[in-house]
This record gives sequence, C-alpha cells and structure tokens, in this order.
Amino acid sequence: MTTNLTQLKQDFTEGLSQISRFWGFPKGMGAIFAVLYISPSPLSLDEIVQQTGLTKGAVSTEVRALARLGLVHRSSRLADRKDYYEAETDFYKSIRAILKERQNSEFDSAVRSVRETLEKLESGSVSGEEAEKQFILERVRALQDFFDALDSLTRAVSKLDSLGFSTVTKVLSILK
Amino acid sequence: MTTNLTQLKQDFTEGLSQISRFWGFPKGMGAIFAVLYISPSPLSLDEIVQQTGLTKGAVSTEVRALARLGLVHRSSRLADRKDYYEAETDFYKSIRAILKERQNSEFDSAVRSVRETLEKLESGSVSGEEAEKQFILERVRALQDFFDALDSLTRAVSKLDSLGFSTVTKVLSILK
DNA sequence: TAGAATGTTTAGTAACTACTAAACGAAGTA
DNA sequence: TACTTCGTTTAGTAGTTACTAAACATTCTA
Repeated sequence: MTTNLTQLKQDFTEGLSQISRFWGFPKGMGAIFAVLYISPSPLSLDEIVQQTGLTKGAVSTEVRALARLGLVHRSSRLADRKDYYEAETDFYKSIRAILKERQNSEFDSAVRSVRETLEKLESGSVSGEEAEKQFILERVRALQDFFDALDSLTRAVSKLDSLGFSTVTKVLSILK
Repeated sequence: MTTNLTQLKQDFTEGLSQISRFWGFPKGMGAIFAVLYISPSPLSLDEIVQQTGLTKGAVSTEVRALARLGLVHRSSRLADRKDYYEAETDFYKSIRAILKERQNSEFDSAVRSVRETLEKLESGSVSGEEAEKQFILERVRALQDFFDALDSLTRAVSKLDSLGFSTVTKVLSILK
C-alpha cells in the first residue's frame, strides 16, 4: 500500500497543528511552521497561503509571531519585492528564544509576587497571629524552592545545544 | 510598614491564580489551590467558596480536576457529611501525575502521527519524487529526534523526587 | 415524611481567541 | 500618473472557555 506524497505532507501538517495547539499556540502557527519545515526552499507569503488554506492576513500576523520566537526566518531576495520565509531547524536555539521571551512576561511578575510574599513574611513586617504566620512562611518557602528548582532546570536546559541536550537526557534516563 | 495577614493571603492567591492561567489552567484552579495550600487545616467546600469568592458549582468541578492531577486530596471525617480538601505539598509527585495524565491525551496521538509519517517515509511506501522524499525524510527524522529527547527528559524528571531533582538542577547549572 | 445540609449537574453568559474578509498602505512598474 | 503587486491592519465572527445562577440529587435529621 503506497501513500501519496501530497497526502503525507498534509498529515504531517495536521499533526504539527495539533501539537501547536496543545502547547498553547494557534494551530495555524503549527501548520505554517510545518509547510515551511518540509519545504526544500523558502516560501513566499502567498505560497504559504496556498499551502495552508489560511488567509493572507492570518499568515501575515502569525508568521511574524513565529519569527519573534525564532522558529522561522524572514529573508528577501534582490530585485524581488516578496518576502521569503524558512523554518529554523535548530530547535534548541528556538527553545532558548521562547524561554527568553517568556521571562519578560506576566508569568515572571506573578512568580515575583510570590517571592515578595515570602520576603514580607521573612522580614517580620506582617501583622497577625504568630503560629499561622509561621505555618504560611514554611509553605510559601517550599513553593519558592520548587519554583527556583524549575527555573534553574529550564535555564540549564536552554543553555544546552543539540549535542549537550541529548547527552544529558541519556544520562538522566540511565538514572532510571 | 507592616502588612495585614489577610492582605498577604490575598496577594498570594492572586499570584498563584496568574501562574495557573499561564500554565493553561483556569485561574480559579490556582486560587483554590492557593487557599488550600496556606491553610493549616483541610477546608470544606463552603469554606473554599467563601475564601475564593467563586460559586459552589465552580469549586465543585475544579476541585475535582485538582484532585485528578493529584494537587489536592479529598478526605472526609467520621460523622461529618462534609468533604474536606487539602493541598498536596510534594510538587514532584504532582508533576508525575500531570505528565502521566498528558500521556493519554491527544497530544501523544499527534506526536504519534509524526512518527507514522516518518515510518512511512522510511519503509519506502510513499510515491513521489525521490529527492524531495529524501529531503523531507531527513527533516522529519530530526524533528522526531527532538521529540524523543524532550520525551526522555520529561520522563527522567518525572521519576525524580525532591532530593534528586534539586541535585540534577545543581549539576546542570554547573554545566554552565 | 418533611426539611435541611451538602455536593453535582446543567443552562446560560461574558470574555477571549483564532480566524476571515476586506479595506488600506506602500512601493514598484507601465 | 494610474495600475499592479505585495504586505499589514481592521472590523467582524464563529467557536471556545471559565465562570454564575439555579435546578437537582443525595443523605442525614427532626
């Protein structure tokens, strides 16, 4: 039983769309990345439109978002007014960019607010019943430790390149 | 300048709400977890309602979701018809549960579809131009390797307990 | 058995998101 | 200058989500 190559591409695109949505990105983003990723040459905006079935407007905005994440690169050719887009193939590089992007986001400000809670409790500048304050202090501190651990993990991972990454995962999987 | 303890609790709850939303969960979920987490004793549904400002219905459904993720535990007391809820304090345990939950999700089926694409290409059962097939094969294989690396990383992390986790992150951060 | 206490389910809603269609802008070309 | 060609922006929409309010189910108690 043989499969049509065009069909195969569509299946792949569909798969990446779902994955994209699962990771909290629009599914159109996944589709655009997919067609760029399996294209041997950079594609123009209209070619992406044609291959994804999205409209120009959608592709225009989402391709920019992808570029901000470092997942695609925009280029232009001399004496050609079109822009061309191609996929980044070094995913580890992209991870770095994504994590960096998220650092300035409201997420970090939320994490910071937990840290502030902790600091207020530690500095003794909170009025209230002593036993309860002590209890909350310990809990919040444990949570903060957890966040710190997660943070240093992602920092470490984001600093690894393809080679180092796979080495570490192998080591970790041996750890059982 | 001293802070009111009640105010502090509210700030903490607000912070966790935002973090929850950032991670793709309802913000109410974060609020519920927060009030349970800093409560010295298990709370009844109505107490959660009162402390979060959510309605009974919302708390009822979301507390169940939290329990499914292993982030809260439901208990009941003899000769008391109320249910009581308390927060799980071992986050690493919860991570395990969350990752496990996600494994059966549609995410995995999407990842599987990428693997199928790869397998079809490798088995030679795809019709089409040879050079293009070869190109796509290499690209999809690289993507699959990346997914595998991510997968083994999360598997490894999910197997660690609090102690092992922090050890690994320390090692990783020394790696530069 | 009626009534109260507790938790669940359901119907509806407000806000958000990812899009489409189409107007618009900018910049080359006849 | 008018006419394309390409990309962006905007207004509107269908679908989703996280909730509220209220009906409902269950189980204990008087």
